[in-house]
Order: sequence, then C-alpha cells, then structure tokens
Amino acid sequence: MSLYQRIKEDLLRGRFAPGQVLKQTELAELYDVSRIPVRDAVQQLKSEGWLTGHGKRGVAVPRFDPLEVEDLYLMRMRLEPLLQTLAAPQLNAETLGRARDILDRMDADPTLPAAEIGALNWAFHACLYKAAARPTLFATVEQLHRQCERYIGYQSRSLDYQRTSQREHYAILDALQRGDSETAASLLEQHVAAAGQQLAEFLRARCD
Amino acid sequence: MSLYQRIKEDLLRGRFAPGQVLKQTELAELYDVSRIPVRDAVQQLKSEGWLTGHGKRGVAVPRFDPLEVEDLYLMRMRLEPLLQTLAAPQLNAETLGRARDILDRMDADPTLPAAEIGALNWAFHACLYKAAARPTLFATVEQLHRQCERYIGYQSRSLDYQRTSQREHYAILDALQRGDSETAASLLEQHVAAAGQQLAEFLRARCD
DNA sequence: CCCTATAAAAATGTATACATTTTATAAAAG
DNA sequence: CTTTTATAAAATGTATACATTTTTATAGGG
Repeated sequence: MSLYQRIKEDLLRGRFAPGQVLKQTELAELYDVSRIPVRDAVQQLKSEGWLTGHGKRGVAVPRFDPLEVEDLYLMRMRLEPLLQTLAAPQLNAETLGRARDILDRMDADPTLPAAEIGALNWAFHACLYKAAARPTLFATVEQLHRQCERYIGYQSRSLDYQRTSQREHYAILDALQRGDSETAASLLEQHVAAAGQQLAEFLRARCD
Repeated sequence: MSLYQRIKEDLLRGRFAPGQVLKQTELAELYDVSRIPVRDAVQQLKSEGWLTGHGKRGVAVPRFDPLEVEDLYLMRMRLEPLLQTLAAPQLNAETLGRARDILDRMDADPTLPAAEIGALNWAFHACLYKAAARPTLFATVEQLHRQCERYIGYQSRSLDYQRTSQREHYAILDALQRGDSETAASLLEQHVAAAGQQLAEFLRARCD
C-alpha cells in the first residue's frame, strides 16, 4: 500500500485533528520512511483537498467547511448530468446490466460497511459515465467525487436515506434503459442535490 | 523562477514535441538540477494536464486533443456562469472599476503579445469571480482555465476575434453593473462557448 | 514594557548515493 | 526462425547528507 493511500486512510479515519499542522519530518518518522516519499504523497494529497497549504511552511489538515461541500455539490449537479447525457447514446445492454448488478449488490447485504456502500455508489455512476468516453470530463467529475470523499468518510448513512438513494438509482437506470436521457439527467441532478443536502445536514449535526 | 514554471514555459513554446516521452534523468540534465525537484515539478504538471502518465514509466507530452478542448469548454460553460452569478450580489463599485480597468488596458495597446492578452483576459474574469468568495468553486474553474492554457498557448488571436471578445466583456460588465446578473450569466455562457469554438477552429486549421 | 535585531534552531529544498523495478538485449531451446 | 528465458542496462524510488530558508528565541536598545 502506497504512502499516499496510508496517509489518506488515516485522514479519513480522523487520526489527525482538523487544523493540525503536519511537518514532513513528523510524517516521515510516523510512517517510517524518508522525507522524499512524504513530499510526493503530500503534494498529491494537497491537490485533492485532503491537505491544504499552511502559509509558506508545512501543510495543515483542513477543517470541515460547509461552504466547500456546497460548492462541490453545486458543481457535481451541473457536470454529472452533462456527462451522463453524453453517455446515454453509447449505453448498451452489457453496460446497463453491469450497472444494475452493482445496485443489486448494494441491496443484497444491509450490513455493508459505509466505505463499501460509498465505493459501490461511485462504481454505479462511474460505470455509466465511462460509457461516454470523455476522459477529461470524467477526470474532473472523478476529482470532485474524491474531494467529497473526505466529507462522506465514515459517515454511516441512515438506512432511510440509503433506501431513498437506491430508489433514485433504479429510477435513473430505468430512464436510461428506455432511452429517456433527459429524464435520467433531471433525476440525476435531483439525486446529487439530495446527497448534498443529506451531507450538509450530517455536518450541521456533527459540527454544529 | 521555479522549475515547474520553466518546464511549463518550454511546453507552451513547443520545445517538446507532442507524444515525446520525457525521462526524469533527461529533464534533470536539461535543466541542470537533480531528479528530486524534477519529480516535484513533473507531478504538478501531470495534475494540470501539461504532462500525462506514459504507462508505468516516464511521462509523455500530451498530444493536442480536440475532444479534451470540447470537454474543458463544456465544463467552463456550466461552471463559470454559476460562479459569476454567485459573485454578482457581492460586486461593489471598486471591484467593477478594477474589472473595467483591465478591459481598458487590453484595448489600449493593440500590439500586446498573445500571452499578455490571455493573462489580462483571465484577470478580468477572475476579478469578478473572486468577489463570490467561493474558494472551492473558484479553484476548480481556475484549474480548468489552466488546462485550457496549454491549447491557447501562443495562439495569436485574430484581431477580429479579439474585438468580438472585448465587446462581449463590456456587455457582461454592463449587465453586472446594472444588477442584471441573469443576463450577465447568459452572456458569459455564450462568451465561453464562442471562445471554445474559436479555439476548436484554430486547432482544426493547425493540426490536420 | 515593548520593539527590534541578531543568532540559534527547525523545517524545507536539493544533491548524491544506493536500492528496486522495469525494459531492453542476447543467448538458448523448441 | 520464432519464442522464451536469463542477463544487462536503464529508469525510477528512496535514504542519507548537505544547503537554504523560515521561524523562534533571546539579548539589547528605546
């Protein structure tokens, strides 16, 4: 497992307090490597929002920022329906089948850990998005999703919301299957919006 | 000047052929530094689209890809009007004045080099966007703009298009000044679309 | 008592050296 | 002659050592 992944895991699990300043030396000692790989990992983490520059020296663990979440979901609301619409004409039975399999897998086991749910959730959408064959647009959407991961983290979604979310997933898939990409796009926009609101609520309750 | 900037400059000026594979060792020798700073610069350049991974080893100078341009401008068309709309209520006379100054400066000297024109063009929009005080959204828009830079490069805009572009800039600014942010957003969307089409045309003429 | 300037300490940036991994080359077997 | 495998070469990853920059602590002057 790469150092990048190890640090990200620890950030996700809240091993480092928000606001905490991390020095290259500390991290190198902590993970028992030299500062060179630390530099690489830190730079990548910075570019993905897991760490933020802290003046001229060092990096800091970013605090949870409701405004950042709002921005991320506003952008996803505009870009994801676009990407899905571009993908719609390219969807074939095989791709649609794989997407449905993912949804079924999420429903199959109600004890799935939050991290797994999150991974499957993205796998479903990504499966559809990839069909568009638009690497640049996909890369940006994926990056936005990664930035959201920091907030979603180990949030245990309520079973209630999970049911709603799955209903929306199936509705989107059904619309795509019958070739109604406009409806699918509009459903997706609402779906992203709802996810954003759900997350904002969770953050308010947690950070108040 | 940082190594990152130096390499970017050389990529912009076409010193490296598209498709060419660059080795850390080569770059280190070429710029007369060790491989450590090369690694840092290359990683950053990769994250901004100036270089692309080349399998497991080395990085390559990306070829010009019309589809990438289309994606970038599609995204900008959706995100920039959003950001400008969020900024609109926060705009004061001082900010609007600075924006107008930038436009006037672009008009003042018709012999301005292409790079300067591009910088002022972004300065105008960024000046308005910053007023929104939405760092995350701004950062993404800025990154998209940076990715476009590779294509805009040293494209010498036709004076004809430059005049059209300036007319659109003033129209946007006027709409904002009279508080009509909806019109301003719609003008901006068209403005970005026009810039994208202009660039696509330029690439068609240059590449095939 | 506060401010400034200077020196010490700490953190980051970079070079060199070494280790590991990948790719290319060449030899041998089919 | 082609394919496979073993060896060599090359490129990247990482550790250590050194240089530079920034921060902090301290002493002196106002």
